[in-house]
Amino acid sequence: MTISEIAKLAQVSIGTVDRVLHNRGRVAPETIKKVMAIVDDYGYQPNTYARNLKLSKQYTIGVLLPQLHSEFGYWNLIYEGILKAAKELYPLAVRIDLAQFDRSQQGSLLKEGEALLKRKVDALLLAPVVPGDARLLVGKKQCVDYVFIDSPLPQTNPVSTVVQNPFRGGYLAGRMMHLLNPKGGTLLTIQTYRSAYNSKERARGFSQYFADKSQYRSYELEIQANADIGQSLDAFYREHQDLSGIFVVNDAIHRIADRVLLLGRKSQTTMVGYDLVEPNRKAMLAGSVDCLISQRPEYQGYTAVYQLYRKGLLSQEAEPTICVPIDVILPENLIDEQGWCPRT
Amino acid sequence: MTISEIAKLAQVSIGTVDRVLHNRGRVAPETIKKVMAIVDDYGYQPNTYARNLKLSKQYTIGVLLPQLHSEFGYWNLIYEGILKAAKELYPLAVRIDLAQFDRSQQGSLLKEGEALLKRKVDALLLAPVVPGDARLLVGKKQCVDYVFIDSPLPQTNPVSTVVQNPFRGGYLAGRMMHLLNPKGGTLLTIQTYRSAYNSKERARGFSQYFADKSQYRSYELEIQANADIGQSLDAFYREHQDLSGIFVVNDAIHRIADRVLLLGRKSQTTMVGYDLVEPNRKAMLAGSVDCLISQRPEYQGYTAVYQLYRKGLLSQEAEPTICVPIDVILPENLIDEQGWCPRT
DNA sequence: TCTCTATGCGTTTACGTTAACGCACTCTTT
DNA sequence: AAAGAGTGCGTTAACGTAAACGCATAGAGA
Repeated sequence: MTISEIAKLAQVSIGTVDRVLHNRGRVAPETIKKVMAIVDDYGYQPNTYARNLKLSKQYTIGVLLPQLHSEFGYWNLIYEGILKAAKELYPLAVRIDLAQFDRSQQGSLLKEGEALLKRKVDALLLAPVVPGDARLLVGKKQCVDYVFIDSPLPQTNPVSTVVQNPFRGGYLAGRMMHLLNPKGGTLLTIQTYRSAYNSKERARGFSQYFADKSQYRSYELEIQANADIGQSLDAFYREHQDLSGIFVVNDAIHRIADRVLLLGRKSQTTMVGYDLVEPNRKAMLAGSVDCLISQRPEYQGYTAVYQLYRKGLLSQEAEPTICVPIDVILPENLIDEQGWCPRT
Repeated sequence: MTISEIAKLAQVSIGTVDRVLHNRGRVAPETIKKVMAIVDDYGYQPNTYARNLKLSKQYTIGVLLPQLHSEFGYWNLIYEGILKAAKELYPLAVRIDLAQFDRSQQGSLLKEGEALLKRKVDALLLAPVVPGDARLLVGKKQCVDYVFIDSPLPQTNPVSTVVQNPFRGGYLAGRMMHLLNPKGGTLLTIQTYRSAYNSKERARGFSQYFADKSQYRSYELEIQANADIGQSLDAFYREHQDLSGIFVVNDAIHRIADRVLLLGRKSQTTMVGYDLVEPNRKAMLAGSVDCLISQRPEYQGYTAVYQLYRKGLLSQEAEPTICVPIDVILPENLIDEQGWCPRT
């Protein structure tokens, strides 16, 4: 079905059909009915190639993430997925415009986001890790289509939200802790200030897992990013001689693991954490980290770009929520230089 | 850069540029040089939308899989991924043409494959589970681009191969068995006749994991598809009172698990198997299966379609091998009705 | 000398969609 | 009554590529 076939069937010109299809007015109501009947009957779908050729527009996706090299490269993993998608979609006129913000600074997200909008992006891909700022940004009336990545932002209207269920991630982390450290004892959950929502939910899931397991006692510790971890950790070990497992709710686990190693406590402590950033990979290879939960950051970035592309250039409807599977990473399935491929 | 800009720069017509670009001859060698210099200098990339509009061709991918409803729906999971990709790519003129073969019947793959080729598909997506047939098929000179899925086929030249490393999968299964059943004892690996390559590698990886663990003793059992599992299993239990774990190298684990349950042996036996087909999901929910390794069949199908699409319609080069991550599935991260999404 | 063929190259059409433009007509407003 | 605004609709020119077509010119064979 093409527009001219419809025109022929409806005995009008293609211009009229076009006006009907795009609600551009200046068409008699009766004609609209006639045309729409045919469109519906024959199930007309516009030809994507012809449409995009004619429009010949670049589709620029503004990407708004925390500093790529902050947080041990976590955001850079996301960005790698974004770049992979962008490379694949290059011939389809999709472009990326990156802006980075300082997540520790109120207003930085908003400022960079506004700058992006001024640069006339067609869509926005952002990590709403500063909820107040993000809400102001997407609330602006000149704001384009947007997707969220890494965490959701309730009471907004994104094209799609690409996230992992942090509660279930924490719960699974609990299960792995249980498997790796079946004897019981004291467990410590360590949070840092960051990404409040995800962190809290993970901690909640973890403690939920142990709620009915009386051989474990659970403690929580909040640590400032720059604080001296060693001292408070040492103090905790002295107070709780039976500390047998530490769960860190984010990618900072390798830093804790280093300390545990220095304090000579590794052999008594099972270490479970989050995210396969490079320092964590190294720590796992070195044996100071036992298990990681991955939220597939590359996949998140990759998928988010495709969602916007499908909405913007193919006019397909996006999935409102895409939940990333929760991966368990042990030394045995740690990706190596050859990736997951068979060794030849 | 467009073809007419090149023409202007080279002071020739667009027809000449086109002839150069497509090696259609009838161009003076000197002119060819002049045009190619400009093409290289400015890095001309044809406009995908214009090209495909002009060609206005349907790109049909022939899909050649074992009966979708054989093997407890495993192939249907793959097909679901294929359909998802096809749906997304529908506006980009990608179509699917499915053919199913009987993997237990020599020649069936070849026959169905030839029928597909006769139906003028532009590419082939196949599971080379009958290596002899598959080799004959892709060796035919009228054969189009093809990708393999599920298992590789050496000494052929596919656009891409989408697989999981079975050895490492088996190895990881070993690790999970070790975690879930740390006390040691007798382990049994069960194979059936199917998918020889994957099965054997998985069994090899599993036994490799336990190679240096003296508290375990490993046995292997080969079972015919239609054989009475119960009897041989019962016999094995009588002979090995300390049987503490069973690893089934494929999706048939729920059938073994049912038997174990019937024999009243579940409490002494940890069950590890493969693939999240529906009966296995049920078995895990019921507690008769403890751990599954997933090879992400939907993802395999989905990815394979995209590889062909990128090669055929975007002329991008495909990745020769795509290795699917090895997923660990425990009751705690078993996907439920809400998928992985937060419960609201 | 007169076809015939081959070569090099420009012209043109088509793909399907979009949207500007313009024509003919009607209804207001002054 | 003349000017202006609004309505319904057809026409047409792009967008960039692919490929058929056709026009010169040159050299070969009759």
